[in-house]
Amino acid sequence: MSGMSHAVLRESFKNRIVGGEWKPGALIPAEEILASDYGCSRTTVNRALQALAETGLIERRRGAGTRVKLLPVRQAQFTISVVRDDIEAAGAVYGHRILLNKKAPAPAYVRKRLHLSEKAKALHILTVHLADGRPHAYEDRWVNIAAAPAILTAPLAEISANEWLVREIPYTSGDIAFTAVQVTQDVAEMMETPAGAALLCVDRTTWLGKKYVTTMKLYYRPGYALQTTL
Amino acid sequence: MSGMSHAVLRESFKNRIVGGEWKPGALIPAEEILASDYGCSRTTVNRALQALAETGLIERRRGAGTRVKLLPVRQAQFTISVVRDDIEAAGAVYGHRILLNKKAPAPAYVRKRLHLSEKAKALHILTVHLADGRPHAYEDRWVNIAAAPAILTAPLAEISANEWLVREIPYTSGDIAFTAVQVTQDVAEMMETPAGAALLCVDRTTWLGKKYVTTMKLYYRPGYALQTTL
DNA sequence: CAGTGGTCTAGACCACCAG
DNA sequence: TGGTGGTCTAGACCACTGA
Repeated sequence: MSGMSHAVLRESFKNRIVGGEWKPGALIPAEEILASDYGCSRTTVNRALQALAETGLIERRRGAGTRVKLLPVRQAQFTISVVRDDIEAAGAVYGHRILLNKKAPAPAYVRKRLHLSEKAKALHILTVHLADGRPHAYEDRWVNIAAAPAILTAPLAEISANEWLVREIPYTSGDIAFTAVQVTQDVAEMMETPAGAALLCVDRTTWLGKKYVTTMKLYYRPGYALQTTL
Repeated sequence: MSGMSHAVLRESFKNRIVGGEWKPGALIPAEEILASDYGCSRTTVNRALQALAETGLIERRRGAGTRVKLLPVRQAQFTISVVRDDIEAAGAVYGHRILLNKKAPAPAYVRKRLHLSEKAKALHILTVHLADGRPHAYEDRWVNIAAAPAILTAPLAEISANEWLVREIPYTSGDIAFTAVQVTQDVAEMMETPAGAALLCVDRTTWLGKKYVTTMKLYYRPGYALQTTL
């Protein structure tokens, strides 16, 4: 075969679904049958069907066969990058300004997320990320010093905390949430936006195993859109 | 073997990366070597490594080997469901109210997205989605009548346009974008929110092949968050 | 029970990359 | 040129489903 046949099969199957030949809820022929229809091995058919199942187009159950999903489940996938990459990918020059960098008693929501004790202090860092010198995002971050002690001596003027942490502690797990918030007066000034503007906010907490490293809220400039294709 | 060995391998590889044994940028042993190390076939190792490559943890190149990514690429994945499912999954009772449902000349941005001619009309539908009787989301939708003529006779009082379209024309492709917007006066009234509130907006266009079916803006109630785990 | 998908294996061929 | 990952194959065993 051509060496790309699992991709070819996937396309063909998808077309038979989209084209209405295999209707929602209907059973798809068994792997063995498809294999002989297409003149390839069952392994190849299996691979193509598993890929379609991952995208939510079909549903497979051992013993019960493969069905076209009644309501396809759409998965929107976004690539979360470092802010600098995001800006540079748009062809702008990156810069950042640190507004605050000091140890302070962590507020309740931070203590909860980072699993800190009542009176624990954490490193509070406020940063404005700039694209071509203009504010692009405002970052409000708390770092668990115990989980990343080297942050205290990191050269944050040269490399943003965001990026430093990704480099220093890669391969973390994390929670992420997208919300819309109305800027507060002080953030509006930093971001040079009208008071009351609506900003897209990314709220993220990351950990490595049992070490809860950092939690952050990132407010994007007005009009920023997170886009993808389904 | 246990019958789950590709998942076991994947975990093991991930741990060796997270644990620092395989450092960022470093070359990972070749598939054949790993296969003999773990006492399994190369096919199984290949499957585990391909899965890790998809998650962005490693990078593989024919001829050049497999490396741990210097900066792991994080993929945030959201499941896009019908509004009703969203509400019912949260344990609330779904309802909806149609505010408008009529043919009208499409504005420029709609004509562009649906590939309509200058003077084309399209169906304009405004809906408020309710959770336990309270506004949950406001939907501003335009439907290309040529692409879905049956919409004109759809029982929209019983089934929302959102859901009707998904049922009638499943398996479409689409664009989707998330932004934050400040509510306008009229939307604020419909949503029973204070004027000027920030809302999370989902802006979506869907098509099937060359038939551009519909475009929609969905404004969620204040405080709504789109969440996932990385 | 027969049929289904999930998985693993051993072997093979190829495209690609580096030295 | 030798080693790498990408892919396909044929065969096998198993867990699960439904009649």
